[in-house]
Amino acid sequence: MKAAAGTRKPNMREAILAAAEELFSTYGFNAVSVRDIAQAAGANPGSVTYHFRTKDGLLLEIYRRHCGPMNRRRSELLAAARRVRDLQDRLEAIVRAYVLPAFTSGSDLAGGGTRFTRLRAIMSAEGNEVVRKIIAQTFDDTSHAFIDAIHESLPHIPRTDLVWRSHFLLGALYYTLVTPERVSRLSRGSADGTDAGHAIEELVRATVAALQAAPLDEGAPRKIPGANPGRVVT
Amino acid sequence: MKAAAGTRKPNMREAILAAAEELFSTYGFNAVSVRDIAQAAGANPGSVTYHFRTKDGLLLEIYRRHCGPMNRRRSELLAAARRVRDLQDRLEAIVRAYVLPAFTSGSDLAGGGTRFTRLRAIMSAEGNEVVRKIIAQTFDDTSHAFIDAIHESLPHIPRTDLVWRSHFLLGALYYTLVTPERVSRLSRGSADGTDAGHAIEELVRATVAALQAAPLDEGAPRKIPGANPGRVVT
DNA sequence: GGATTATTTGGACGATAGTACAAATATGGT
DNA sequence: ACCATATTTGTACTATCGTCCAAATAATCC
Repeated sequence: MKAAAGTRKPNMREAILAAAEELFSTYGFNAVSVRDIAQAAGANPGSVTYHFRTKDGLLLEIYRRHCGPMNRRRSELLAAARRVRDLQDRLEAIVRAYVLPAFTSGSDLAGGGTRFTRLRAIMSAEGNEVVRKIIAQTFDDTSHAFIDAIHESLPHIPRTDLVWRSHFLLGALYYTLVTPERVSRLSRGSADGTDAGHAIEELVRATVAALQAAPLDEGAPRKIPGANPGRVVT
Repeated sequence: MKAAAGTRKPNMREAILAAAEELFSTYGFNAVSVRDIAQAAGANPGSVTYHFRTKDGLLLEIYRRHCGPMNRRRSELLAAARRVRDLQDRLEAIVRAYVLPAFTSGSDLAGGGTRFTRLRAIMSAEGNEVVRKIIAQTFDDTSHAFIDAIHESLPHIPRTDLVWRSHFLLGALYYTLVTPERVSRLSRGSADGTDAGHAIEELVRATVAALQAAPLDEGAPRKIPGANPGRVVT
């Protein structure tokens, strides 16, 4: 019944992983079915169950595939950034070391890092339980290391503020990758979403400025006449 | 068969809307079933179909409920912010006018605005088609108005950069509401997620600084010895 | 080349999804 | 009190979900 029986996929497992990664990062985990993935990979739904017992197991394997190389790349870039003499330049290098691996994964081909980061963004929004554990035990170490490095470059700013601003950086990064068309729609139809280089530079520039801002409690460096920084309405 | 037949919900439609809003904003649209919503609202699944023909219709009604008041509030605050004399203070007021209504909706009770913004964050990540149309035709006007106002306060910065930085603001705002526990976990277990006031102030401070940063093309105000702002690897 | 293992296949299972619909019940006007 | 309307209920329908399983097929090793 099959036409060319000899033309098998050399590694179906990889094809399934790639298809799942692409679909999950585009439509989210819950919106994609195992059958969707199998069809996109040219496989049988049963094959997915064979290689990765469950749908969660498939997601888990995707994370395992990327977390290692990405964090390794981040550590390398962070170590190099720490050696930069000028404090201002060092801060920028640190931020770049955090952002860059999110766009270019060391493992696979073009757009691999972007795709995985987009997946992480969607998963953090959907609040998947399987992912929460991986995030907590894998990325928090990296985040701490980066915040420590940032704090060394900006010793006069309380750590709490730096945590907030790093948090904002991650949110901005996620949102940029999740909505690739929004920026070009708001500005003008200049570049398509593949112009990751420009996005990175804009993000780095904005983040460095945000990190350097005066902390909240210091009343001195700003005047603040009318605006009261107190509690919100609630 | 029913115990107290007289104790009916005074307005079941509202109860369904509230339950759907809470569940959608917590678990995402796809992960929540109509039956889940009905059960949480103490209603029958058929009642959901009666009031809002489909699940999409229910989501649509939630957006209709909030978009009006929130954008109206934003316009009011923006108009007030435009009247601030000092350029620096005006910029901060503009950012605050954008952020504040995302935390406190004018329509319903405590956490209403936060809940709806969290919903918007999840929906933008999941890429729902119904929502995409509402966003495009409802929020882009508001976004344009804010960017125009920001551009008036920062005339020397190209509009493209301001668009990017406003984009980052929205991403940071979304991510902060989607992961309410992450910040307290990274810093220290100080305050629970309900401390929206502090989050707003941190976000405003960081955003104002980011908006004021020197644009990318100007090579003058920074030195940039080793870092090349060129294209990414790809 | 035959035996053993690894992989793929197609179909099936129970569970649950969104939605539809008729009957039952509550509500409001007169 | 009665009727018309609005709402709620219970159930049923079809589709699809994740997962499982035995048979078929490909790959590997002696």
